[in-house]
Amino acid sequence: MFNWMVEHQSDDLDLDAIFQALAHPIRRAALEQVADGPKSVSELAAPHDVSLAAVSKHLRVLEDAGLLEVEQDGRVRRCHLAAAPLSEAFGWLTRYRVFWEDRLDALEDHLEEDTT
Amino acid sequence: MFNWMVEHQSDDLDLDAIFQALAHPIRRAALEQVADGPKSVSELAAPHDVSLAAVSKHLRVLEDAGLLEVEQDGRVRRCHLAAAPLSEAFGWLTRYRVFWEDRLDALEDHLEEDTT
DNA sequence: GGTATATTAAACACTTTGGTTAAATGAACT
DNA sequence: AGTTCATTTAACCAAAGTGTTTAATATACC
Repeated sequence: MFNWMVEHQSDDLDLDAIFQALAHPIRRAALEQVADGPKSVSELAAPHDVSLAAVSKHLRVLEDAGLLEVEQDGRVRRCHLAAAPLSEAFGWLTRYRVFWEDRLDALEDHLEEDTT
Repeated sequence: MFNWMVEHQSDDLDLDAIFQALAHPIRRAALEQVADGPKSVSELAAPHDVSLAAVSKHLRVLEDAGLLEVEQDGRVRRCHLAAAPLSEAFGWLTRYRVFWEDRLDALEDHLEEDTT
């Protein structure tokens, strides 16, 4: 438990893939889109000004990082969010909490307002 | 305030650079090292099995992402952590909080134990 | 069966990344 | 002034990333 708070063993590969996956706007957008509910590849591609094939590749990157789960539904692929790996990234960032403590505190207050 | 919680305007470039910077183990290690106090380039390079020039480039990536601040001190460059941009990444990830809520709650409990 | 639709695969071009070694810069020491 | 130390720059290379266009594949519809 909290193995991502403990000294880094070899979550390194995961973190590499996760952060790498997050480092492209189309991929972050795709995550935001599926956070709103499952989406087909075409739906995910629609807002972006690149080819369908390009988006397909981005989705593969997300899938490989474990952030996207894909379910075949007829000829459509339903993509849904698998956010668990994000908590690893979140956990890594939390190490640096102390360096922006005030900001984070404000965030938590804000979230509490939202969720209570 | 909370402009990283609001609809994305053009933090995109920042987030690209920040997540990209975090996507390499040497760079994450460097951040961990400077979190412990300022370090020279040589000190940061020491634990890693690559050339000094390679580490120098990694540090440049961190600097460009705003995660590292460098101060010239004689012939030594003192690198210290500038974690503020990490809070942007943190904030982006927080959008997905709901998808791993239980884990995050456990984390917060853990942190409270630590900091009180 | 034949055709449209959804998606991926293949082949290609181009850029970026991450590494190397060797030379350059610039401060510090004697 | 000359040398040593800390670091970056330059030139180079292989591999990975991001995009394209044109197949191919597989399901759905008539």
